[in-house]
Amino acid sequence: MSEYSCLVDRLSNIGDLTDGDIELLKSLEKDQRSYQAGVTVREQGQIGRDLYVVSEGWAYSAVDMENGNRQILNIHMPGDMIGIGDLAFEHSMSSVITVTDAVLCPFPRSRLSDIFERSLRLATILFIVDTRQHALLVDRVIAIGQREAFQRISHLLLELCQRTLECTHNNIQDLVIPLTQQQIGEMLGLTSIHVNRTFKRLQDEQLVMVSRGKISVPDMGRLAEVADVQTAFAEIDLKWLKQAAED
Amino acid sequence: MSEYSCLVDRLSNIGDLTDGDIELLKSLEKDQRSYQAGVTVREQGQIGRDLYVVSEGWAYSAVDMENGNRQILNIHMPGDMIGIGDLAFEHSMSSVITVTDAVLCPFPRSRLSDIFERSLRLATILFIVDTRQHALLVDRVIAIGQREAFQRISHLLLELCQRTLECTHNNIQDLVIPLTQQQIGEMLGLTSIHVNRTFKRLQDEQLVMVSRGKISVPDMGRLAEVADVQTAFAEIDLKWLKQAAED
DNA sequence: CGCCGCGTTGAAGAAAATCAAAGCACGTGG
DNA sequence: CCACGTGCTTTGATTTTCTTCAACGCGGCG
Repeated sequence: MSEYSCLVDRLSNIGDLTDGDIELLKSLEKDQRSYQAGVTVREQGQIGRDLYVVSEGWAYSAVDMENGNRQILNIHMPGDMIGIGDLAFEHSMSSVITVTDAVLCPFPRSRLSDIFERSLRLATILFIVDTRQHALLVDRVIAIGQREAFQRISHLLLELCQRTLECTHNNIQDLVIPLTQQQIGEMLGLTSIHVNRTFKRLQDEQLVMVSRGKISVPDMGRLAEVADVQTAFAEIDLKWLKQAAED
Repeated sequence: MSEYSCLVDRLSNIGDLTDGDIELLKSLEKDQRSYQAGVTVREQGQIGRDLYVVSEGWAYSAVDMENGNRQILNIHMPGDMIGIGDLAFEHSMSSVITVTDAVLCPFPRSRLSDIFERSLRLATILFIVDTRQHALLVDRVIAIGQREAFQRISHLLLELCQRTLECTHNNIQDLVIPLTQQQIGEMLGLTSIHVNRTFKRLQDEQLVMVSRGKISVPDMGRLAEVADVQTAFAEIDLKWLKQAAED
């Protein structure tokens, strides 16, 4: 079993994994399923559902409202785990929908209990991953609540670039984001029209390139100046982890 | 040790606690400290800080931005635990400030590791509490991103009433909320002025009473109709809990 | 070809912010 | 007891941001 696993790769950046941990994690990706872009993987309100590991492609979680609007809560990239957040609820709060063609690996909730029992270290690492999801959500609240469109979008693009880099280990400064302007609006509480107009401003200032529907960011540094990030994607406290994860 | 503990009370609603669990929890409230209203308990960016249990009064977590704005992330009520969300980060992301006169009980992070080791059941319950915090934040994103002021405020008032009832076991329909309109604005991404105007509409429709700075909600049911809640403060999946918390 | 999804553009209107000022309860000190 | 300050609420006038509605362009694809 020496195939590459994005999940293992990501989690080993947080803390060292034993061979047993690695086997446990790889077992989560056994059931690989392919989905086309734009497909609903899991419906909001569903009961007794699985979790997923993202192997390839992007997906997102979203809540649909009765007025037809939709709030996208989170983008899922390779190595992310989908569903930890509403694990304790009987009904899923959100739908999961693919952005691009994607490979997702469903696994039952019970598998997670297994992991918690077998490896306290792994449980701690997953807790930290969850904490990070939480931090991203906090950043989103701040962006939507306190900033206007120009900065919201800059901020989001930075987050997505940052996370893409973490997934791919690429250093290319020319990152492509496969979201539509509609979807970006649904993440930030903006109309696609307003997103479009704001993008034009970003293009005028050479901060973002848009061609044939593909968004790319040529210079993250310059974008960061404009976006006045401050919750600066916080670093993990490894000391506490080491201390807590003594098996 | 038979004094009342709001924390024990709240957590025992989620799952049964052993006597040992109860002792562990009560030990968290040993160090009781009194604070006046409006006092900063913990500063944003602080390092190596404690967590807190709220014994009496209300507090909130907030992020201050360099433009002087402030985003309130969460209201903490008696029995709540402050700081689980950014446990894994070295620097605290948010400040903690009292709303009313309050009694908070600080305890070191290491105490939480102790608990995780000694009681898997308690760890699971705390995980569920954290999940619920997460759900509240999701609701906030949806409110801020998708609804306009009138519904945002209705929704927030409902959440606060609901949580107050859970803390106090009162059934009185005439709940008082000790927040200023400024603070409500800071929770919802609105100006205090706009909050005020919206409150007037709510008063005109007899949904909310404001007198001498105290907000009260005479009829939650009627408010709920207006607020079109849908993420209906989701219920906890007890089956999963039972299964996971077999010691 | 014609349709469909997405991006682009304009004009009009609504929601919320900003600026400015006044009122009101409450505490404090003269 | 009254004058005064302070913090919160209330109100009006004005401006900004964002939405809504409507239309058109444009590339891909059956």
